[in-house]
Amino acid sequence: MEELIKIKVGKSIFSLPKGTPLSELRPQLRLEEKPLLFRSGQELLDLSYPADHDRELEPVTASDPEALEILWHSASHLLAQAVLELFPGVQAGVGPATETGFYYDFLRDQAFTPEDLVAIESRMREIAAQDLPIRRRVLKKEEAIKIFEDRGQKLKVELIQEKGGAEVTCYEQGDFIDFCLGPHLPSTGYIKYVKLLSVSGAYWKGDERGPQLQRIYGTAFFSQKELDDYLNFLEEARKRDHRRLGQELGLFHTSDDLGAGLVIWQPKGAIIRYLIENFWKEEHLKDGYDFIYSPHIAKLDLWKKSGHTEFYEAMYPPLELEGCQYQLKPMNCPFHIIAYKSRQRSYRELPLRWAELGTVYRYERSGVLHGLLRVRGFTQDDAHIFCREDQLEDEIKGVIRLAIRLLRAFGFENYQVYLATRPEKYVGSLADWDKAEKALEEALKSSGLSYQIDQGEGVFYGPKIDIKIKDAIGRLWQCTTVQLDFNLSERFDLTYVGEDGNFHRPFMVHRALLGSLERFFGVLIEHYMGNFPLWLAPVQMIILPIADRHEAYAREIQSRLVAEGLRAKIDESREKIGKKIRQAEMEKIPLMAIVGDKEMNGGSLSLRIHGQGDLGEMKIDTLLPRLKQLIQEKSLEIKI
RNA sequence: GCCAGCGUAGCUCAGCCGGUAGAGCAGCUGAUUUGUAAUCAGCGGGUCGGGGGUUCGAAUCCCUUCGCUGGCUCCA
Repeated sequence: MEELIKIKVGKSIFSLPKGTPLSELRPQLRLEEKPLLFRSGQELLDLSYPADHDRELEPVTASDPEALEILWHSASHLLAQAVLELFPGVQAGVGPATETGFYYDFLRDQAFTPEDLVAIESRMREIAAQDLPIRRRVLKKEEAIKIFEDRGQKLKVELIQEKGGAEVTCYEQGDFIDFCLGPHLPSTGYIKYVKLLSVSGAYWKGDERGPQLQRIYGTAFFSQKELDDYLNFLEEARKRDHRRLGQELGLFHTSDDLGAGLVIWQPKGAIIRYLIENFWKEEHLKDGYDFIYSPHIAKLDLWKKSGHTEFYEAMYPPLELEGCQYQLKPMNCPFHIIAYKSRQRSYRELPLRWAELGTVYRYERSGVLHGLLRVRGFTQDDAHIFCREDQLEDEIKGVIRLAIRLLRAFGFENYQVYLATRPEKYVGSLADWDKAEKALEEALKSSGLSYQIDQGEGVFYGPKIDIKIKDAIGRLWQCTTVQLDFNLSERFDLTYVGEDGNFHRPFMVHRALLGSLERFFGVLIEHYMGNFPLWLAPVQMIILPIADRHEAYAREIQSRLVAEGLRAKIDESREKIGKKIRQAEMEKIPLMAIVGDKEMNGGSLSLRIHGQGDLGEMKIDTLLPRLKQLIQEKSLEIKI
């Protein structure tokens, strides 16, 4: 007598003989959309999962958000199947779902070409059309190893030996089998709308000393429309790539003549930077910071003392002057420490909050450079806080509040927040780490931000909070970072005299809120798509005279605006108004003032707003106060 | 740094298998004096990223170097 398992789905209860796949439930379910998987508590079970014990199941269909991730995972298997069929002798590595699709790693002597990708993609569609069932199989470890050995899949054998228990799960579709925990879709027929996007290098197990594999990236959706929408999104994102907009709008420039990772801020970018820096300074003054300026080089010995020569890889080689070695600075901290140590400190003067827009130079590996987001010379919006233990939590809270205030002012509302805690190798006392981690976490809690904890991912010298914001295609870039530093405070023997007359070690907090001006500007350009809000726009208003007899009047308006602190220009080209408007629109200038006979006689202008169109004629006297108000408030939109 | 791809006028790009560089936009000059996203005509501009090689001949093939792109690894 076989054992019957009770499965509850919704209000109905079904019975299945033990060991029968859950797919047997499918015909009995009276649902509009047949489930692709079942959810059992936190776990997702695929249809080939056997009925093992009584459970309550919830159907998961293509419209559930989790389904997409499973689709991508199954698509990666489909990719591997197609590659192994088309290129015998290739070894498969690993192939997970990512945030936006999937990839699979392969070991192959020759490189995959774009033509190969086309061939692989069409083979994938063929296999999808066959609608092969995807079956879950539980095998003895030795049995599984034998299967992959017979197929020459040495990487898989290695994985099974490392990760597999006595029994391992594999998934099989047609002749293809993969070592995998699953879950997967019921059959390959669901993976019709698939697109391979790129191929790149990746290290086996992420170890750069290990063999280099080729990683094929792709994405897939449950419908052609969703796939098309995603590909369109990628296309749109390319249009607002900060490197492209930076070039088109004349914001910044890079050149072979300078060297990799070195950036020139052109006038239109420089005015934006000036405005950001001023805003940043004002906000820091409000929060009780003092400013510091420090040089770009210092004696190599300083960096030996700080430990950077030993631990920090990205330093430029030192330069020798009059028999003494100097080092271009990769960080600002030692300078602030020198300033701290310039005299004896009392508990009464703590906390000290010292901020500096400090330009640093890091010899980043050539392959990691990326537009403004990863460069070799950049300016951190740095600050160091030296405080007593009893001040630590409030100081961290203050930093988080300031960070959020700044990010919000630029319209960033969505970010990923991480708290990285003590790693295995660390310096400083356990008690200090505990205090510091608690202070960081309390500050996060009181800020109301949702965050995740990266256990053991802190730097050796202290725990930290990182805030990451997204670029145009959703890649995350770390901007805000708040780090405790137990290393430098020890190495430089930082002290203050306490109320008790004894020496005490202050806590040292290292923080950058925008991260670096370069990276922040890069993300900001993409965030605004080049349409800077009025307060930041390099040119706030362009005056467009209809004919040259209107130019004198245009200059009159311009001087009034300039006198009131606005950035206004006149288009004096001999072009028709349509061309001038087109030009101004393409330059993404927020305000356009059209002036002709009508306006000249009425002492007015006709206002056109970028992205909004023609607003009609209005008096300068009524417009000007409103514009000043919008700028004053740093408004992200222009509502007249 | 590693794997792959790319580098042609200020910008975007064409130039097949080697035969001696082209378009659009931008720029300049002239005409046009214009009402909400491109007026017309003419002109100038490139040691084809740099260096080396193969060849009668190289933008094109090979090597090398610099830079860029997509990732990996690392990071603000």
